[in-house]
Amino acid sequence: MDRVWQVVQRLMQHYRERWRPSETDPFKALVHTILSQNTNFKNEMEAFRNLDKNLGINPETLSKASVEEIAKHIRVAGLHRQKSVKIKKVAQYIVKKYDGDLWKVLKLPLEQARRELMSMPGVGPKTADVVLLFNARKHVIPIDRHIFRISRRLGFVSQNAGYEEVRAVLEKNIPERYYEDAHVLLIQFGRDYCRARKPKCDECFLSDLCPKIGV
DNA sequence: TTCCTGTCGG
DNA sequence: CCGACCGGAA
Repeated sequence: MDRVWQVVQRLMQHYRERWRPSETDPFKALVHTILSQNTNFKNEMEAFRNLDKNLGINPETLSKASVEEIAKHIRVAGLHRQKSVKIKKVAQYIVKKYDGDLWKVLKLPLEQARRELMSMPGVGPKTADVVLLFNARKHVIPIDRHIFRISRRLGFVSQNAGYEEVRAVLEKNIPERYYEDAHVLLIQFGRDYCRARKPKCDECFLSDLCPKIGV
């Protein structure tokens, strides 16, 4: 599927700005990603700032905080009852098993680190892969809702393809040094043009590369 | 009503 | 594989 790489190159031309690293603390990145689950970016950021300001975001503090206290501060992000439990549990897990140091997991070989992350409460493949890519700098492409939708519409994968299949196709066709950009830009494209509802196909700069499956 | 950088239990 | 979880925005 060589169209994958054509699409990513086109995205990089269209969105001039390059993605630059931001959050270097892997535990904070993990909390960011848990808060972002099925939630829009704006509300996730607000929830993160609330939690950081009121309690502080580190494994020691959050492992001891009550679920209710955590939930109160992250309410705006939605799914707050589940997410508060996940955050507390994952903090406890990291304190107990890794002495509060997530780097002990991230420096493991990719597959091992991935399995270990996914065994943590609240951490599925998407969340694990985000931390692996942006903090551990491993060669993986996290597949989120937007990327799923885009990969199906553009015919990169079959309509019933699962997480691992989409990831494999993208990783195979995109040079490793562009994994971060590809992840970020595909999501941006999913928000701006290839939206779930009413995609802007008529003004899309990828029309010539798109079979428009299921739109 | 639908959707948002998902995960988990049934 | 499917629905529940949840507040906020369009």
